[in-house]
Amino acid sequence: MNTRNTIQKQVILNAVRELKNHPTSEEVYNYIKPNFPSISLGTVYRNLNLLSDTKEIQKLSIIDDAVRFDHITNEHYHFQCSKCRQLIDIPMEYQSKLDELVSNEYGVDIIKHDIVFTGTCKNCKNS
Amino acid sequence: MNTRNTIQKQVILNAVRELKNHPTSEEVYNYIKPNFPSISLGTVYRNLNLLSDTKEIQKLSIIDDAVRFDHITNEHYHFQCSKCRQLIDIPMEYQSKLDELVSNEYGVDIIKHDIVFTGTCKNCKNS
DNA sequence: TACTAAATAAGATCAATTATCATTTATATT
DNA sequence: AATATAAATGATAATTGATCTTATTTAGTA
Repeated sequence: MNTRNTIQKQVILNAVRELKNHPTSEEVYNYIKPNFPSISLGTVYRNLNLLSDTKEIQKLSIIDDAVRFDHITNEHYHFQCSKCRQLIDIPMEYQSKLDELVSNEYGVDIIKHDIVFTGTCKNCKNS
Repeated sequence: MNTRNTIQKQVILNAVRELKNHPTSEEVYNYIKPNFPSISLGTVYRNLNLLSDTKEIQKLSIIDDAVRFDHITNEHYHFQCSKCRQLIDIPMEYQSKLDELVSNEYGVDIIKHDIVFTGTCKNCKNS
């Protein structure tokens, strides 16, 4: 026995699918609450993380843990190791053509974009 | 008189520059504390935000506010409006060549990358 | 040197998230 | 179908990151 298919989990998964627009945990909770008054906020948090572990939904935080500060102020990208969590600079050329593409395609004004690569760093690869 | 150049502000800016590796607010505080025991954590937070406002340092949070969940689990990008904070999907083709580039250049294993565009959405442009 | 607005230190507060734990329940096994 | 049991729930407490409040101090200037 390992994971169980509870109605809470089903309801939470459905909520994310029905809400569509990248709900926060709180928004998922508020959406469910009227039809399932006994549900607990902790259960929502717990299941959102579980569903994200099993890739049934996607968690968007990009850089996890706390806000970080960079002494380098010009545009550059970042890499975060999924094991040791260290963040390193990727001084790759800024891909301004991506901004043009999105701007033209979606009719929005782009100020900038950020790219965060996720993977395993040199140290963590060899250990 | 508008902004003042306090030693706390100088010490905090130097700390970010000396630490280099994308410190969190807490890490900046701990770095300064031994040589400046009277400094307050609130001062560190306040000045990090001020220094980021004046572009002397860069704040890395990428998606601000709370963690969000996405019912779409395949790779795609996101746009966040800096005014209304709404997050929208950008179903642009996944740029896997970026992964190869970074992987080859930096000797890391890339699992994925995320791109977040920031700018003004259609609605906020016209208002 | 004295004045004044701005910034500080300390601690309270707030919001988001996680942990704890007694109770309930989904599932495997009989 | 009844039972056993590990896993999940609900309720609430605790933690964490960040901001706010207020009396006090201080940088910049007049």
